[in-house]
Amino acid sequence: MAKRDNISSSVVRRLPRYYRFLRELDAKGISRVSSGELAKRMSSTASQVRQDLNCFGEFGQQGIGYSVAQLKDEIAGILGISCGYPAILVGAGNIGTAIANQVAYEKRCFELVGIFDSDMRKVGTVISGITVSHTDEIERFCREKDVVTAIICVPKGAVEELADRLYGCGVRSFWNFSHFDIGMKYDDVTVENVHLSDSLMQLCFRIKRSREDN
Amino acid sequence: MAKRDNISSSVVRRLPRYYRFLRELDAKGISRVSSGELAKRMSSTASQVRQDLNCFGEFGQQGIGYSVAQLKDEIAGILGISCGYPAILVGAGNIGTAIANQVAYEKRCFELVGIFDSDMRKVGTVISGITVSHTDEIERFCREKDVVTAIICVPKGAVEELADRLYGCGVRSFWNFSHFDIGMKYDDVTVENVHLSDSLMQLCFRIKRSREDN
DNA sequence: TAGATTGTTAATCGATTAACAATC
DNA sequence: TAGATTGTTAATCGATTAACAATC
Repeated sequence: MAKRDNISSSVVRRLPRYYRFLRELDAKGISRVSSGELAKRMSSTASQVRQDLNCFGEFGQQGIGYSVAQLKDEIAGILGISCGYPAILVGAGNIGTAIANQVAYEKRCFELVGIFDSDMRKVGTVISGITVSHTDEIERFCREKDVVTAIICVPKGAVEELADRLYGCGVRSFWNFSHFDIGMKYDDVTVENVHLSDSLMQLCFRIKRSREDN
Repeated sequence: MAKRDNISSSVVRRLPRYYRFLRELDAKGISRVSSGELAKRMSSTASQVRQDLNCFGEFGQQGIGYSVAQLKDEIAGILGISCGYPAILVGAGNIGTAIANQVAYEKRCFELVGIFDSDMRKVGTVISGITVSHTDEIERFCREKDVVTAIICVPKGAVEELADRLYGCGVRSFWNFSHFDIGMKYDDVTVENVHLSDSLMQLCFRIKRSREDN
């Protein structure tokens, strides 16, 4: 993890995929892998793989390839997978519940420490071991725990005010499932938007195009 | 919608965002917009916006700008938003339920016509107006309806076999929420992968990096 | 030694940005 | 007419690919 400086967003997008594939290989008991094999799996080129990895250091052995276990751990380190940043989730609807379970299950990058909803019927219910609190509690909660990340699963209309409140509590990173684009407003926040409807529209477009081509 | 030829994947990724923003402007009753204003909202440049739109046609008026309503409709047409491709969803767990509701609610690109699960306890329950069927019914169902797209919300281990079955039924496009990479196997399928854990890892990486920079 | 494969530099390709004539 | 803003071509920038010496 030596080099760094300016890592392009395309490399960042590929890192988790490298990690996933290496974990799979590791689980299968495969101990060595070449840039060519990695490339094949990534629908990429050997050059690309070597270039990507060289952003962070020299992990391979000339003539031999890469050690699967070592490279996996290196990339885990680069991604910061064991950081366990304290995170809260706001909005315990369908998506919120699904995501809460996912995050609690992964347990790597983030530790889910609280779930909030403005609906009193949700307050008190338990999702993946965590009792849902009312959104009024957010400020107090964030002051107590050192919440780093907020997972936003509330309807679009409620997001802007919520984001402002969370920002006020010191939260500077967001995993955003709403249609509202957080991060336009503040320039010191890290936002990962998951716009499912964008994804759906892209699929729609690509289906349409593939049908036109025939 | 005249020009076309080779549209880059970066343009495709931006199209839904243009659409979302135009819909917002339209809802606000704003009738004209310039490439500069669009760019600001897209965190992009006026050049980029004009270049993007010119892949598909000439939608603006020199000296004036673009008509919001017209451009919105043009992009809707380009994306194929009103196609309503018949889609089924497989895997009625947390994420499946959330996605089913989302798709049923949007009702634009796809029309959800069936939901399937292998768990008998789920079979017979109703999700957003659709009764869940057993996965054994998939083949018969696909033969009857002309299912275009399958939304995959089953655990990783079950995906490969499922994808093969669906491919056998003529399904050639997938919205994939599992960790398994569909599409490595067949080259005539359109796959939109939503790898939530990749998204999470990217966020983790970017948080880590922003903290190191301080 | 011969074969394989890395790290790294150079070449190519594509995407973004700048510039500007056309025109409302 | 002057100002604004498009469509489009040219210039720049960055990302991908190719090439090759180093070395296991």
